[in-house]
Amino acid sequence: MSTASRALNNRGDVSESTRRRVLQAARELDYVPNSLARGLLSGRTRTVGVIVTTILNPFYAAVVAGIQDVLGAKGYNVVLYNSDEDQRKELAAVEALIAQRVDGIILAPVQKTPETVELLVNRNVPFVLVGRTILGLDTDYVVCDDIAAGQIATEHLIRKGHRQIMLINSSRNSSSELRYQGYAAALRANGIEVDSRLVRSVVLHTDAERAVLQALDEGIRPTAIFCFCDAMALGVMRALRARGLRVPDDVALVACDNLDFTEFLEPALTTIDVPKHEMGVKAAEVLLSKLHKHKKRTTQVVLRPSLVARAST
Amino acid sequence: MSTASRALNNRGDVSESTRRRVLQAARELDYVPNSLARGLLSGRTRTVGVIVTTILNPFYAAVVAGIQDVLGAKGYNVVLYNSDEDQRKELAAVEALIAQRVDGIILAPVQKTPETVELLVNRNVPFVLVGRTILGLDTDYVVCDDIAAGQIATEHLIRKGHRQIMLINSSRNSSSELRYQGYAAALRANGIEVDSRLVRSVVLHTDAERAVLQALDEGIRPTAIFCFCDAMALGVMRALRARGLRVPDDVALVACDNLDFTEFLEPALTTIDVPKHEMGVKAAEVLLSKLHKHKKRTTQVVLRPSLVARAST
DNA sequence: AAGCTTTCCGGAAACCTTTCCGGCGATCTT
DNA sequence: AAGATCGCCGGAAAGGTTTCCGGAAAGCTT
Repeated sequence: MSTASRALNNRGDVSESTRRRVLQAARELDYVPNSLARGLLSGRTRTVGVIVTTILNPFYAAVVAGIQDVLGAKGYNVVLYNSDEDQRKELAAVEALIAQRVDGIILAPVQKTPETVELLVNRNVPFVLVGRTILGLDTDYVVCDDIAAGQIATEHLIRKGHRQIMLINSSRNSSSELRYQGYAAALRANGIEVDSRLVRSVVLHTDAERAVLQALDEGIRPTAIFCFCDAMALGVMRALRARGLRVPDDVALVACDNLDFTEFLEPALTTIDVPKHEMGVKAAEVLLSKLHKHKKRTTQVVLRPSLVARAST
Repeated sequence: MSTASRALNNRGDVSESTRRRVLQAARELDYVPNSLARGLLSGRTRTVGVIVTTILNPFYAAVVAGIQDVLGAKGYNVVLYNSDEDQRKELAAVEALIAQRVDGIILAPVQKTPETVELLVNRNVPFVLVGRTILGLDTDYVVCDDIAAGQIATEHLIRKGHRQIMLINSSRNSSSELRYQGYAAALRANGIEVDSRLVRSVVLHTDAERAVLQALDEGIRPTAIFCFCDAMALGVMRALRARGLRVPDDVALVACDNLDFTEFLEPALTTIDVPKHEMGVKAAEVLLSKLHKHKKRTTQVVLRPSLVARAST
């Protein structure tokens, strides 16, 4: 057994002739080493758990693709879980991953409480947050500079001459809070007051349409709208059409994420490109460096968003 | 050790008082059972491998979500691989999954050769194909009725009075071949000849735009287009706009898949709804029944597509 | 009171792999 | 030629869990 093991793993202490005999026998028997036994012995499984809110969101699909590109190339397996923004599901996923003895976890955390992250810290499981952070916790993370995203979008609109700029935001998570800050900062830097009636938060993406209709029907007349994400922009565009407002002539529109379909909308949507794939890549790289170099200090990666100007502004 | 095991698994042969003591100790020690050891002993890992071409395609994202909904509820883990339409990557993924001793595999196979599927058969790994089949192989699979999809789309256009109906198809895979058959069958059933100049196949989704431009510039003037999938329809719409043709007034357009964004396009896209999520659900259910009931006979599930009529026709 | 049943517990093996270490024969050194 | 070195091989343990089985103690039967 030990000789066979050495032969199969090129460990030396095996004569060339026996090595060949072992390899031949392995082929004949369709031998595939058992990762479970290997993992049990070594304590390492070459498996990483990934938890996102839902893979149905193309944003996270891109992040996961980036993660897989890096980890797959290094021979790591990816176990995928969806939290559906549900704290309990997230916790259950982490427990399952710990039971599986994954080497590490990449997590887009649900925002309510830091419970899950604390569990990871307590159990000493290497992990990296992606896309979202838990405020006030010193962890590894990879995010986009959401303040900059808000600023870039808002400044773009201001440069186009707009001063009545509505913000359709997502309900509070780390990104939406920061994008609001960027929005507000850009307004103030240009001598424009933040008008709270122009700022709306919605829980579900599908509520964006209703929020805009409601605002318009209250008599509010923005000349431009900055919208938290592309998915919400679809509803915003529909609401504007429903009230006979043309984009960009009557209302300019800029969103965020730069999902694939935005380019093909009519009018093509101006949006802030968030480097989704790269966020996945970086998160995987940070995790790998934790796994291999046993780094103790935490790493924070903040990626720059960029404006993609199209016809909607 | 054995008493503790029985206590933790509610196996009986443990007095109530010791059971409580064991559970208490487990809590104090943050005990989490080791799935590797368990799997090594039992030969079952409660893990299923899923291989799709790419999770970036929202179609497969929906399928994967359906799979996870079912398997997650039964306490199964999902290990995800992307093949990127690459035969070798697909094969490598299967080998890795076998090494991990997954209980089963759900696979949207790359089309070139049946090599991967034969490997699964030889190794006696339970598996279910989803979305695509390997012609001439008796396997479990879950697909949409692609002939019906082609028929429904084409008949819809015919009922709207169209006779010059162009087909922008994907290059050969099991779905595109069948959708073509449905298209041709619907035409013939209505006394219309299949005009081969009206049928174009493209390899990449992004080539659809070019194919339409080329056809138009050849002087071909369809009054309607049936397009293999929603993603390609984006390019088709852009090509039509570029040549000053309005949808649906000059050219009607119907696509296939019913991805989320189609509803929000201008004009909203008529498309054939393919029950993506349900395909994942069914595939997971078929696999589970193979795992638990040791069924020998294969199961084929063919789901019905349905027309979603919107403004583009 | 002797024998039986019942309840509960713990020892041991097995799952598959890798690594450490000792051993054996052959070759080299002086 | 005796001792040291080298190349190669195989035994044994370990990793964490579950299951089978035997045993001890207590309760029951007649």
